[in-house]
Amino acid sequence: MSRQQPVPCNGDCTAKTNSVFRYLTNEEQLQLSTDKGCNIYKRGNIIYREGNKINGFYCINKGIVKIFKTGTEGKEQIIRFAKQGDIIGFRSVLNGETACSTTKVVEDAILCFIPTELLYHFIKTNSDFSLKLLQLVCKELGESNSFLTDIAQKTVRERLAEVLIYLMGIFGLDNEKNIQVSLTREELANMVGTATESVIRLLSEFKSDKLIELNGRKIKILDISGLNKIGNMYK
Amino acid sequence: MSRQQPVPCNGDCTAKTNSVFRYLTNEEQLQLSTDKGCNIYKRGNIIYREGNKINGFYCINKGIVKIFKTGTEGKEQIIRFAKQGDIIGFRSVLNGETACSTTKVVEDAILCFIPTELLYHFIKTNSDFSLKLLQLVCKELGESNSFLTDIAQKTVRERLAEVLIYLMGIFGLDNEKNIQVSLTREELANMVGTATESVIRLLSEFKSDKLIELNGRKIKILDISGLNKIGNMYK
DNA sequence: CGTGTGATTGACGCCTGTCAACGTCTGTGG
DNA sequence: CCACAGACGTTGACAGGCGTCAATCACACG
Repeated sequence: MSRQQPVPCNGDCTAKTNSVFRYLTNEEQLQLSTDKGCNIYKRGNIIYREGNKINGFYCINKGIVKIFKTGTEGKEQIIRFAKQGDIIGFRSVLNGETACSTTKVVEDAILCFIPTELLYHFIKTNSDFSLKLLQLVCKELGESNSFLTDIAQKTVRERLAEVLIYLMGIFGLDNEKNIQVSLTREELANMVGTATESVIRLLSEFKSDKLIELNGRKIKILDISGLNKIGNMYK
Repeated sequence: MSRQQPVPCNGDCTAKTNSVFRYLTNEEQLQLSTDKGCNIYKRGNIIYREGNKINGFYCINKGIVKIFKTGTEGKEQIIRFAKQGDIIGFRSVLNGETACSTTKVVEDAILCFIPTELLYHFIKTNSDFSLKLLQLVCKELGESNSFLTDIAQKTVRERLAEVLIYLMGIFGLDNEKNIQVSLTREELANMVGTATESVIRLLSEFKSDKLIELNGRKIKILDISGLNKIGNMYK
């Protein structure tokens, strides 16, 4: 399925300093380095699939992945994106359930795999780490609830503007103000929760309104406050 | 604002045995009993409001509350309901943020208030409790993500059927098969994420289709598998 | 008995999903 | 080097689900 290649993870693995693992003690970090595995994944690779039993979780060292659930008609609903320093799969691991979402590589990635037992060990012995992890999950829960409310109440137009702002916040802009991520129109639609055609039409409207510029999958942000206004980001 | 009345919380407070607090040691439970406060709230009372700074969280001893976010047009989006043994407000407390949702009493309730410091203390010293709390939050996160996907992809009709099943699961049926919770049509709509009128029309469709019976706010469930089918609950 | 809140019904129209056709680009194989 | 397939992007037509507005009814309460 996923044709990842094992790579030796050197001591500079960013998981240690950028992720929730920075709250581990030196000794624990050493243990982490020893026990974890590191793999390269290419765009399109699937890390794990909804329903899979996973016996560990992943920390993203490099690259971008999307986490989505598959709806009734087989349509993807993207829950979030994850990038360097983010962890994925911990929800299922902690609850001892099968994965409730699928994770797929959007931009070539290097992922560290951390076995379940190690996570439990850290939680048992390092309360500081537990707290930070708890806060991380709570943060995600808050975002999920906000997103839920938006999808339930905002129009597609508003949500698309919001998603552009969201993507800008996560991936940033390059020096030409392009959002630094390359997504298909379909992926955008699966994030917004709408049809691909609707995204295309609205994007070209935004373009006519001088809010953005389009060049293939590159989206250049011209008018942030305009997008914010359309997305009702103030309340 | 909320006209709650302080009540002495006797030793039988269900918070101890029904909630995540059952993973505390005897000693810690004693400490909990000493430090927590207990109040009675009436239907309509607001426990805390979006944007409030709360310096503790609540465990529901009795009654039902709804947790909702307020959308752009002031419309409520109900995130979940909480009943005996559930805890509310912990997300904001743990992240040290102001509340990101409002909590309002649906059925007269008794709530225990647990100060922030005590929660932190328990997390620091009791890793078993931490883990259970973590699992609780993860469970909620999973539910929120599922709900998100449903709202994004299912029709209002499907979602209403799903919500009825959800409410049945949480509150159960009385011996006449009525869902044991009394919600206004508007509250149902705010859960489904639609207009009140749509809920009314669809409910009467369900009634014509012999799936349910209506008697004021009482909803009698006649055909569970029919509702499951409409709600696409299998996949 | 007036007032207010909630429930219901009807009319109307727009947003948005679906279907279909076509254009564009890239990689592959002959 | 060209033909072709396949994935992706775009545009147009169309229908219908669902939100909005307005009027009316039902019921409880002071």
